[in-house]
Amino acid sequence: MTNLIQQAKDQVLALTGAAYAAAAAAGALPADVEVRAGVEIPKDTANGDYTTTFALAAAKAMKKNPREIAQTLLDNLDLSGSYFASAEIAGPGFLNFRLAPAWYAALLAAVEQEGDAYGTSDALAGQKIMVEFVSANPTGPMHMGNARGGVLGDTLASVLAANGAQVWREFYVNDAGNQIEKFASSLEARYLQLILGEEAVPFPEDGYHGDDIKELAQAFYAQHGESYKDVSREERHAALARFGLDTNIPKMKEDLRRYKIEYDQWFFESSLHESGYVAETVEKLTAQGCTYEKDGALWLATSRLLRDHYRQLGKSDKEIDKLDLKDDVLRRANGFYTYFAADIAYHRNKFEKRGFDRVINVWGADHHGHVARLKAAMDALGLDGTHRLHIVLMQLVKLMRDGEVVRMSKRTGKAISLHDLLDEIPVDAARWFFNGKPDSPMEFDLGLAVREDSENPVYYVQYAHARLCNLLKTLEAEGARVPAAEEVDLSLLSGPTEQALMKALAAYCEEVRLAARDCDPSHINRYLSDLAGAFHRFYTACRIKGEEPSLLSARLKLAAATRTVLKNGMSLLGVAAPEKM
RNA sequence: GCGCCCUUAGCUCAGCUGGAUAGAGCGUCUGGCUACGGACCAGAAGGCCGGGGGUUCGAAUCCCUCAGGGCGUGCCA
Repeated sequence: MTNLIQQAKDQVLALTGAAYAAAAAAGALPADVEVRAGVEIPKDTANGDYTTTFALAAAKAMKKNPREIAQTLLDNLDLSGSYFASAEIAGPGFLNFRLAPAWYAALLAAVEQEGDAYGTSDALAGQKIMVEFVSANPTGPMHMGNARGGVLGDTLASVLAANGAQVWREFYVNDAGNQIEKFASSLEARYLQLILGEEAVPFPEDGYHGDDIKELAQAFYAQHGESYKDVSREERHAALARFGLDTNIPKMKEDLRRYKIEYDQWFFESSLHESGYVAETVEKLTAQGCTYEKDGALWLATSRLLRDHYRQLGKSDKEIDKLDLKDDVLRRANGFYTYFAADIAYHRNKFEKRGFDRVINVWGADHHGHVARLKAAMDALGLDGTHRLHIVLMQLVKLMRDGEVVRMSKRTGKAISLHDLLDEIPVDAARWFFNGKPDSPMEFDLGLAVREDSENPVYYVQYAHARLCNLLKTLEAEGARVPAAEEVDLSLLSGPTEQALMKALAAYCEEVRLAARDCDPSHINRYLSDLAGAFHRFYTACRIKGEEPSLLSARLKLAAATRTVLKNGMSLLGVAAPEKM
């Protein structure tokens, strides 16, 4: 709740604003100039702890030299009662502020008071948000791309919850449509091959070739023998598909649970068809005048809907004309609904039936062509998909082994599955590694990932935590006690590594906010690496054990606060915070 | 062709609403514990931020353009 960085920035703006008002009142600066000043944290602390570009931003409008403006502001600046001890002018006209002990004291107090909740906020309070992620086809095992999407979706959900949102995790099971038919045909071929011999039964050209299909057929045969040999094709397909899904889906759940991912709901596409909701949704679109019939199929006038959608986003008609907008089929000539139709119904269900304020979908980048038209379809249903539906596109994972690209196709059966991956590398390492910036492509080298050494940054962070736990335990065994924040003499924590560490602790709240803003939980990974580094440097530079009591006490407090924040961050990522390694 | 994403150190990547001398990890080289965990720390080397224009006090960041790579552009899902 207490974001000390935000408070410090706000204060810098308020202090500069007050200085400007005072200067203007005294006639030292032109009055009523609108200044869009920024506050930043300089990379180099030689330039202060906070800096404002007020004078630079104001120079043009005031027709004055920025350094001159900065000097006038400085003359009118009153720091009493603030978080700052001093301010100075530097460079072309930066106004640099230096923190006073009061700020550090407020930080330690905030961590102490908020504990496990330190870093959370109520920024998204009252918002009901669904995060739908992975949603892998249940026709085969999950792969590396799902590993990435799983971590991204799960940690994003956690990050949104930390910002106060009411979050729902969902897996959409595509247990209907063409691919299930393909799945059934593939199983059927393998099943009949078991009975009649491989030569006697041709394998469908577009079937799934993986070994998992053969194994499923064998299991089915073991259970049912030849009893499905002579039944109708429809009956055999239905039984095989049912069997395949009933075998695969529990396995997927198990793999994901092992990956520390638990869903609030597994939502079945088939339920939308069975309840008539897909048909009803298409009828609704027809009633809105958004559909037409052509070549025996029912089409959605997507190109027109997209035009409205892009206009809302501020694109000009000229820009839109350049785009190659096409309409889409909702119901095929054979009477079956398309995946797109079901997807529209599914998202209508999320908004209209279940009342989510926002829906976030984590998709692979290969689906980006569907983003705009799904939003446009939601708009047509009056659900404002343009603003309420957010798609996080995640670039695909390129799997490498010994410098060579490994294909991830399910058809070849050569893919490394999530299951196999988790057999090879620890869950914590996998969850850490796959949490990269969503829109950057990721290269995953199997040879590297199996290594459990210092090359893997997760150990660096976990080691910091384990080291802290051990340190605190050792000192407490010797009778030391972590003091209350107000007992700490902050003048004793004036070393560069101590101050850097306290600033790092304050940054956590900011990173939790940014992670939610950008839908990018990997902010937290980078932050934790930085925090662990700040701690290791502090630990090397400053002894605690054996120091005189007030210093020992102050540093112990800092160590305890660091442990709290490290633990909070790791817990947010679903990575273990071990007490020993 | 059109659309989206990417291009920063040898490798993997940071860089918040444009800010001061572009950062970190790994790898390489050199140092550091009879003291709280050396899975650590300190230092060095390594860069026309893909190329070229533009916007301005100031650009890795914004705009235009070119090049390279990935993905998409189904009565598939």
